[in-house]
Amino acid sequence: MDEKVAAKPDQAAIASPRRAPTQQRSRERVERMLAAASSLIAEQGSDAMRMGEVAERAGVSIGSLYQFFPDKRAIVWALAERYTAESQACIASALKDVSDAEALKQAFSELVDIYYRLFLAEPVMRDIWSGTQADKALRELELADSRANAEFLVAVLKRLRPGADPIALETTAFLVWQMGEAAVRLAISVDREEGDRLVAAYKRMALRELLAE
Amino acid sequence: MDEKVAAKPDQAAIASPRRAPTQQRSRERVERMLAAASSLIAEQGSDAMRMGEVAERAGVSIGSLYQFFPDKRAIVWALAERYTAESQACIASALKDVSDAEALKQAFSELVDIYYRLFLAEPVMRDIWSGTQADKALRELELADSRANAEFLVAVLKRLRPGADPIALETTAFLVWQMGEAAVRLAISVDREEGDRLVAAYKRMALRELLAE
DNA sequence: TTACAAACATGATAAATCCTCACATTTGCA
DNA sequence: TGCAAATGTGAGGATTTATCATGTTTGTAA
Repeated sequence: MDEKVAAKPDQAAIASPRRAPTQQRSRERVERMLAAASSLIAEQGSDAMRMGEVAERAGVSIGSLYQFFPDKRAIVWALAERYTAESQACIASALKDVSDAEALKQAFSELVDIYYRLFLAEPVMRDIWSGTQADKALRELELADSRANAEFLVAVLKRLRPGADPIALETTAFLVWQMGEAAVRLAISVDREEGDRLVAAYKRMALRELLAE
Repeated sequence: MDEKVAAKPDQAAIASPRRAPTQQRSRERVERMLAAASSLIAEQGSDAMRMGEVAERAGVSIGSLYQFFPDKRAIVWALAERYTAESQACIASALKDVSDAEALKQAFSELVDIYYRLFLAEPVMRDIWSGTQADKALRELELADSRANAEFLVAVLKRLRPGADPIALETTAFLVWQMGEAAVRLAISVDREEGDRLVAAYKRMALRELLAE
């Protein structure tokens, strides 16, 4: 009854907990592990994070860490998943009632600002999504997240432009969303002033596209 | 006359050869090392590339590898630098004589296609620029490259829109360029059909912005 | 030609990490 | 109360990067 990594040791794709904590005690310990990892990532980056340090800071043994996480990346992945869940909820509610161009401008602009500020303030998010491209599991999580977010945008666009080709809307929304992530990542990697300009330029560009036709 | 890694052992940023090969023999060996690394990256990705394998495939000892490259990332960096040098030359010549909107449309579209095809065909490029965000030296190289490419675009825009604010043009060009890299990276990570749609959508979006006002 | 310094080459091995595993302890429940 | 399942532990196996003392080759000046 041992759910090993199964058939293909393909690496990279699967990153779910090796074993779900069922007892109260262990659930708390897993929380401590994630908190420890989070603080270490904030301080040094996930690459420099050492499993030994995570265990020590969480007050557990190395073995316990591996009881619940199959490997190091799984810890980062677990943190990433929480962020995506939170942000999806936020985005969904922000776009829920948008039904005209002006409201879209408003809501979109606010969402971008929130995202930008979040990245400026949260070293953990910054670090996690940096590694996105290199780690297959993370890349897939981000793509799935981006598609989900794009769907919210598609719903709005369908209301604003009922006649438009659904596939085109889908493509536009997905692209705009990914561009936004790229724009914010770029913005935080240059100085603040230029970053602000880049984010503003992105907003204009994206809205022009979203409201086009 | 020995350009060591110098002053700050800050890590990450500097990745120049530990020692420049001066003799013919060693220059050839360094080429073999880079070729070996390149083929290994194509096969397995730079993360899975092992220094021992590089040495073996290049027909040199581990020690020789470290004679010319301070660490593993320096090898990847060296390959990346070659690509940027090549592509910059290509871009410069493509944009050199553009002086009206129609020509810009043409040249820009072609450049994006070239870039897209290159990424589809070259696993090494794909892999190298994937790690971009995680590796400080690579990120800086890419930013510098992107700025340089944006400059070519700025030169064109200044011709097309002489009255425009230079800083705004700079921002637009830089953003458009980075969006392009993001768009292509996104396009190659989904199926071909959707990728084509995304690249086409990016072109429209970028050109709309470049020719706006 | 010879001698010598600088460039180059080598690979055993130090050092750093990730992760496993055999065994100990705690918990929930029949 | 007793037992199976869940949980906890940390020494050590395995892998990999990078170093360094030592040996070899090359260019060159006398």
